[in-house]
Amino acid sequence: MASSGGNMNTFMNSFNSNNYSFSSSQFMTSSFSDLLSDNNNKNWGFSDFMNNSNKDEIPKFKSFPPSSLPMISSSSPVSPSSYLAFPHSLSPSVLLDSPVLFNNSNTLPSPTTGSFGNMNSKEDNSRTSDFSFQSRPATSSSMFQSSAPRNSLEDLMTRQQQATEFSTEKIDVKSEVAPIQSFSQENMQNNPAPVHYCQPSQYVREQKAEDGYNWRKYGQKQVKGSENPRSYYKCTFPNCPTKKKVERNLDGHITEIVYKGSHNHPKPQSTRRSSSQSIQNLAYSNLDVTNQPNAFLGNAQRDSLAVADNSSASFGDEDVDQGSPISKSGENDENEPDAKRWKGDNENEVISSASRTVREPRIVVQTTSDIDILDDGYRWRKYGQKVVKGNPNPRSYYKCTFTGCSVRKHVERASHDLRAVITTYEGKHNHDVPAARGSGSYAMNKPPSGNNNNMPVVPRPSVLANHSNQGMNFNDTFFNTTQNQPPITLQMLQSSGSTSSYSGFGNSSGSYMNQMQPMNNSKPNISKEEPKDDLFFSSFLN
DNA sequence: TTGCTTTGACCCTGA
DNA sequence: GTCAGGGTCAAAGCA
Repeated sequence: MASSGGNMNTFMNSFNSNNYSFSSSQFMTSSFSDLLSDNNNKNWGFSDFMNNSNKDEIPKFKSFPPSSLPMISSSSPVSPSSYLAFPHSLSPSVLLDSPVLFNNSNTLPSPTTGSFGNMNSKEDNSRTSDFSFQSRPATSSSMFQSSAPRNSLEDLMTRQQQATEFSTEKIDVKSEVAPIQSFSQENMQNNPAPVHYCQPSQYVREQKAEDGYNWRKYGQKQVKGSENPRSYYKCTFPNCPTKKKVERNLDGHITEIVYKGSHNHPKPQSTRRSSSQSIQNLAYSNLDVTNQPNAFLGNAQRDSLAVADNSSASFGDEDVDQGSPISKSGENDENEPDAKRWKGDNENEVISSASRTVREPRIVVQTTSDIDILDDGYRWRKYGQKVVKGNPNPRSYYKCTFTGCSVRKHVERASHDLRAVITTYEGKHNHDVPAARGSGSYAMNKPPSGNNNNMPVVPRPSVLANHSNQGMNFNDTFFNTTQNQPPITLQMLQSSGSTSSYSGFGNSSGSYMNQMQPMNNSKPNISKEEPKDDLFFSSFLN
């Protein structure tokens, strides 16, 4: 991803240099274009967030539907997994270039079309342009390939303005990152349908060409509840499990793109490789950032960042490792019926859009399966979900996928504070942490002494107020609850007084890190007492 | 000939 | 067990 010119340090420094401080809530609850356009609010900080949180006014992110949970309604409380977190194999720098991370992806090319977002000068569009892309393949790449590093807001703004000039179509990215999706929905409601200048077939080919991958259409269906036909595409690369489904309106205008799985191969060589590929590589790959601590993932949030979920390979040539455990996981996934995988736990793809005459296209990157290789290094399979009494937020139930291992965990959002994610483990792993793909990154999760069988018994209700759920909260992604590492509780956060012990971003994020403290301190000390509900658990089994 | 799209039938899953 | 719906297959056609 370095080719895209962005890295965390650079990016964060640029913000610091402009006296910007990150509010994680703002970062995700407002599109990046919001941030950029809001010149009157340059002092973004947690104070803002906290002020907002203390008000009756519900922050935007609260309306974000769960990412990996069925989207009940747009007003449904966020699921713990709906928040953006970094996959263990995804670096912040990667995310900074990611259309998934950047709400305002206007400056970024579409992972599908490689085109750029519309930095529409209109306020509405600017507010709703997160993860939208413009279909302007011919010019997008050159824009994105600007040699100038994207290390300043001015630069970003400039690029957005440039993007506006080339905007012809807007494509919202629907991803498992719930906030994104929610924004997209909001966008579609607020924005008129983009004009589509291409004939359908032309557009398809163009799109295929622009995302760099080769797709073969293998089906088309008229789905119920929508007048728009849905087309199914497979990546033509041998054994590549990646699929996508594209929904178009009667005019041939793409209204929704749903990606499923990740490419297990580098992008096919192209003579006009555009920089957009760097974005797409992010969107479809597990970029090898194995040096990142595993705790980099937010708890139960990795599944919200579907782009890296079951990717079986990263796109750096040296990163392709299909023989890795994760890759095999993906292979196993392939053995599952496609329909099942396609559905997975991403029923949030069912968006209330059928009533719209014209929808803005959405791009949904989905996991290959509901097997989670997420926050704590173990692989989890979601086996149930339930709204438990006393908490309107659905609780995601996960079971360790290791044969014979009965460890379960569930994740839910605190009823009193949607920003707080409660993860509760039950049981003890009878196996080691699965090795990370090709790098042993999971080893970082392992206790120094090795086998976690030597670890204390796991039932370890852990509490995590994970603000990263609201967005790009780099710090919180470190504050992950794992079973191999003592869970980072709010108490710990509060008592730490410093984030130095989780220093991953401490240096680079500057003021942002400092701003963390008020938030942490403000968080209630959530304790989760997990009732032994064996009957309920068993109800999910078999 | 090759690669892709089209399209009806079939399969799978969940209600 | 039945049915509905979504997803996939595969033959046919097209460029």
